[in-house]
Amino acid sequence: MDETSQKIIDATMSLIRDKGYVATTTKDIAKTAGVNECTLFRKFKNKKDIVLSGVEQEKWRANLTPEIFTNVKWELQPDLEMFMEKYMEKITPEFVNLSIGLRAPQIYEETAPMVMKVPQAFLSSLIQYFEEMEQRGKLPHLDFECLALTIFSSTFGYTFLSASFDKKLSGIRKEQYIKQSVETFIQGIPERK
Amino acid sequence: MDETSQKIIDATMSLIRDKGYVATTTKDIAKTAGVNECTLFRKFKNKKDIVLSGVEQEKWRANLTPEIFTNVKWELQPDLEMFMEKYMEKITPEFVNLSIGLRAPQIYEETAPMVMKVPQAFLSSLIQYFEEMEQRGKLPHLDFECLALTIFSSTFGYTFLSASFDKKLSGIRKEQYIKQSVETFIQGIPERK
DNA sequence: TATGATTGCGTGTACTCGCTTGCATACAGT
DNA sequence: ACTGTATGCAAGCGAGTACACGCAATCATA
Repeated sequence: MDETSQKIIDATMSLIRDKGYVATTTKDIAKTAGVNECTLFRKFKNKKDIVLSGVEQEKWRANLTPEIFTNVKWELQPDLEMFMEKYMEKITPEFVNLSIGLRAPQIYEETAPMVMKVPQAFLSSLIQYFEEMEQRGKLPHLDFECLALTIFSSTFGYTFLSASFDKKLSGIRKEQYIKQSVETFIQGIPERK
Repeated sequence: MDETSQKIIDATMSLIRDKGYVATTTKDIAKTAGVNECTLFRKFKNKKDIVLSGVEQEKWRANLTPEIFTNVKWELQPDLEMFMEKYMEKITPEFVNLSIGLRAPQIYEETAPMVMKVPQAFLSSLIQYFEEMEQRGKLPHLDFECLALTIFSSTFGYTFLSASFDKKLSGIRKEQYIKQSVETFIQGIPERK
């Protein structure tokens, strides 16, 4: 990948993150990348081709591979906190907004599988973790798929809400949220005084 | 609101839900509404005006007012389940997709306050519920804001993920998810066998 | 010094965008 | 029968869209 093409891809993805695919014009891209507009079409087939090249790059994919979750202690509290931390570290507001910017009918069919990989990786890693925990005798047999979905949903939910509304919805910070919610997941809400 | 204007608004909001604001053209709207294109501009100032009229209508707002959450039993399990059920009943995939379709720089500043009202209403209702539960001696003093955010995030997360990926991410059904996750919230994950 | 590849620049094409205008028609209430 | 209002229809506006082409300049390598 030559430098010019990379600059074009970077500009394209940044603009899509900020304005969405349809509102991102080739003129915009050229200007942001600091190249002439016709250069885009010398390097790529068309606008769509730039985006598809972008989503295939590690740089523009949240590189959330299952290997990230191998460093576990086989203790619920530190492990769940680590899972959530790693997710929020990779899935930045920028990535969330990019994912939404890619939701245009013209490209979504091709980009959706890429976008879906992240939640899929997280979910399956979490399920696998729980199953291993059961085998190690540390967890009883439960509906792990549902449990994993609950934890993932709350992780994803917080990430998305933060990206969308920043601090306008809630001032709870990331670290506090992770700590408190993991405590809730493990101990439950303590009833009575 | 005359019939023609309503048809125009309905068509506009449906198209935005499906394709986003920028990709929705006035030609599209006219065709979908079954009116002539110039009629749009006789009824409304411009394209943006149609959308803003739409988001102000109850019909196109998730009518999730705090009153919905007044029918509580002051018992954690049935109440939390009710909260989640009511949310998912109102926040359909259609509404989620519409909210995303409204995320265009050209209109977002004006539509965001509307979109934000729903999570705000849910969150504050939940916090208020917890505080009342404390006063009734059924809950100890906790960080209710954080707890509410955890429960809301998992509710929102599930709703959003279902709207985005349908059953491709997880086959867990709504009813099962609510039941299981509320159980987790209340009892925690049972450790050991 | 010569050559081939890369890029900028200007111009252009075919099309779509939001939006406007002039005019004909249909239908309501008076 | 008269009049005002709502709508359709056809045409068109200027601006912007993705994309194309020819030509000159640059630059590394031979």
